[in-house]
Amino acid sequence: MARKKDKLPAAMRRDHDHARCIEEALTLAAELCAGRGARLTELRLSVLEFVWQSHAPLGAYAILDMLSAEGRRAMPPTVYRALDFLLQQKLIHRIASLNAYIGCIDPGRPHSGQHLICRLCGTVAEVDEEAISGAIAASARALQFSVERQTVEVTGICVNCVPD
Amino acid sequence: MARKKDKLPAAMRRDHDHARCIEEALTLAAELCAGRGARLTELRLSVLEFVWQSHAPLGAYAILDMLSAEGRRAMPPTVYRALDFLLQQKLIHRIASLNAYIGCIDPGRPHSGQHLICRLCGTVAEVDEEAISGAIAASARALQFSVERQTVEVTGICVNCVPD
DNA sequence: GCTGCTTATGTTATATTATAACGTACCAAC
DNA sequence: GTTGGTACGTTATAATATAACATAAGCAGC
Repeated sequence: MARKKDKLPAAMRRDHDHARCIEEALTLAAELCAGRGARLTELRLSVLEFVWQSHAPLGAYAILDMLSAEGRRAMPPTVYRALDFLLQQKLIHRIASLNAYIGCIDPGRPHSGQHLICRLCGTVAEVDEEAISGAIAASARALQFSVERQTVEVTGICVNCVPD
Repeated sequence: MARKKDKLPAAMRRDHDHARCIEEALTLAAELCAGRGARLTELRLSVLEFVWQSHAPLGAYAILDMLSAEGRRAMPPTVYRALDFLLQQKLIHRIASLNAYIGCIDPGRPHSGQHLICRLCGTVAEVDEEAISGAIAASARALQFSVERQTVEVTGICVNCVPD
């Protein structure tokens, strides 16, 4: 039997090179912002880096604590403004059911990501399935509903947290 | 051209008999709770009725104000406990992206409803499309992710809020 | 280099949503 | 009428988010 985990997204592979995830995300963010004329300031970059420190979403106040730990004076609006910028640039997603924020795995391409949230380890894997977004779009169309944003958050147990 | 709105869910038909929505919801809730041995107390029933007063979701503190307006002494835990009960009984849904609560249109049948949220009028229509939940289930299965809960919230503009 | 404009950040205060912890009342079973 | 469980009351506080205004940093045009 083949090792099924080979095809899993990085978030769900405990052995993946996460330093590489971070590096790629930050590099890509810098490129995208430069191309858009958006200013990825030191603060915003720091926040993005914190968000990327794991594949579990981070709350605004956790980010605030991390900034404080780094010695930067920070209050809630500072964090929320940085998060707003990153959300606008589609560099992060907000996980509504957790009031928390996570790095977007594919910020260059427009997409309406779906998120699988492990209730046990907190890991969130982002997927982008046309079958899901298409089914939602079709259902909305039938009701003459004009879609602007899709929020799909699936809670459950990831492959690493169930007995093999 | 046929009147397309005929097939829309009640929430999206401004001319529907909403008193009937409320009455049916409350009657069904009473039956379900009786059958389950769950106590639908006066407080819980009041909260359910408030939630059903429109097809727009209601925040916990709005409910609190309504209880106060009725002369009942109430504090946040009172409301949240009633909401917890109604959620457990699947009589209402929580709309995570709005931190608000809305009546479930089909509490008798197990389902993972999807919600279409109009950004302009606030109306939320619940649908239950096998195509959507099935696509989510299939995607999760491919990642060996065990689904416990699906949150699908689609934000946009409903048919009543766009020019014809 | 200045000026003036725009954007970003700092700062104070407060709003909004939700829960912890403990006490009291009701109610049904024995 | 006691016991035990469930619901509700009450006080306090936690957690998340924003309003409003002040200051600073970057930058374009001169």
